[in-house]
Amino acid sequence: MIEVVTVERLKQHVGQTVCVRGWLYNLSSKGKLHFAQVRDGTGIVQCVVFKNNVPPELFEALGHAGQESSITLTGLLREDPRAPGGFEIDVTQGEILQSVQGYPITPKEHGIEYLLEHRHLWLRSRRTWAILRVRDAVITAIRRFFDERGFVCVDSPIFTPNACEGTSTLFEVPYFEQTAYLTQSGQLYAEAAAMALGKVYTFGPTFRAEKSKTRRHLTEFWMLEPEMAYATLEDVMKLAEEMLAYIVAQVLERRRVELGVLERDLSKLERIQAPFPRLSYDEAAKILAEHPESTFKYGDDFGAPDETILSNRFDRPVLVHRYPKEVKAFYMKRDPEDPSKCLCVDVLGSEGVGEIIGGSQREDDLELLLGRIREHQLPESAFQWYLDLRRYGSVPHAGFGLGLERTVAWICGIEHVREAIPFPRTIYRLTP
RNA sequence: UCCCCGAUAGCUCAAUGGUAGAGCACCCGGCUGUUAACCGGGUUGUUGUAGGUUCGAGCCCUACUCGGGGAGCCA
Repeated sequence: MIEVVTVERLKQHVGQTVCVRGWLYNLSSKGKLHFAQVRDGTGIVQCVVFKNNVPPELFEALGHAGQESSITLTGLLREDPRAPGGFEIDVTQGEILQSVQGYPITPKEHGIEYLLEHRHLWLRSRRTWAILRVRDAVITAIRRFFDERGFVCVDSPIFTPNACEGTSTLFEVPYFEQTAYLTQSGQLYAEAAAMALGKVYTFGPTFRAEKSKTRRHLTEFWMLEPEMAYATLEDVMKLAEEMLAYIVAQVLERRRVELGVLERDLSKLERIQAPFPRLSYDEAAKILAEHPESTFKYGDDFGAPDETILSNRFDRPVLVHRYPKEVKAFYMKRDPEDPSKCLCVDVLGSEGVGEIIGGSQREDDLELLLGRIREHQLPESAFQWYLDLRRYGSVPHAGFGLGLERTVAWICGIEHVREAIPFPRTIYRLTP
């Protein structure tokens, strides 16, 4: 009985006759010899097909099979230093399920517009394969991290009756007799869950109808939002840096091959160890004031170029805390030592990826929170359930939101977040 | 919403206002060690759309469409 083996497990089967099932990644023929690179989703293996070792129909058909033809090949697996990956299959039998002509994405160069138009096929490329496997490892690491620390995963709704923060533009959808919005954050719901379960996190898709056109923005992206009862800004900062260090360590352990495909500088990732550098807003403002290229004015939020200037000073993510209350959301608690500031933190990823985490201690006082809602002219009635959390057993609590695609882009060292999600949604792209 | 850039063969790109080209892909032939193989031969066009200037427009002008980069906003 010949065993079907995945490419990633081949090394356990050297010397055996094995069968690989996959797609033709590349074929180069040399007279009476074909080299077929076959990918099966777990990796790529070279299969050597000598004319004299296989049925003549198979040899002939393989010579005309184009890229991405679906094939199964069987033969003796042996180690060979000449083969990419170090193993190759000396084929004796095989089947071409479908012989393909004219696959749109060749191993040559393509423009980004063309690739995005063919994203459903672009997924098969080596580079996308590597990125999506890193993304998977990041997601798994996140769930492990929180599970090990006693957090409970609580899903927040996608349909919401109103804006969570009242700032971003939301997507409207008809909802029977009323209008609903696609969520821009699960945070308020996470706060409710934290009062019920202690330590929780939500992890799901998030939507912003902002007409952003940058390499850091998507209209649909995944956000992780942990929330802890009886917690402070300090607790959240510690959690954030420990989590990021854990994620990076897990990716380094489980996705070395993929990082190699992406030509990622591993030494940069190996430096990502807690604790991370911390700057107060005031300290960061001082740095920017002395920087010739910055147009920053004290009191403003940092622009994207400012964030790059700040993050370039460090070899790991930097935590910037205690921003002026004017530039931050209504639910953030004021710093008792300086009421002009919020107890909040942004984590800026290295290498220009921008803000990957935004978090804060939440305002837990009913009257202060109500005042904030009025100041921001938010619809008070819509927040009654949220205010209930301050009416019935209010406690200090804190949490943050992590942008998954920005984190993946940062770890992979890729330019644009649209490559860090299988099917990116941007202002001018809804397909495929 | 604002600023900048782009659109020519299936793909990536070239072409001083004067005959629309190359590489790759694809097809045929050759090759028992290729790594995006190589060698020889062959096929491939409503130059994004609509107007305008000109003897003549891929090239200049206007509008539009589609897309890309950035700002703002944010993760």
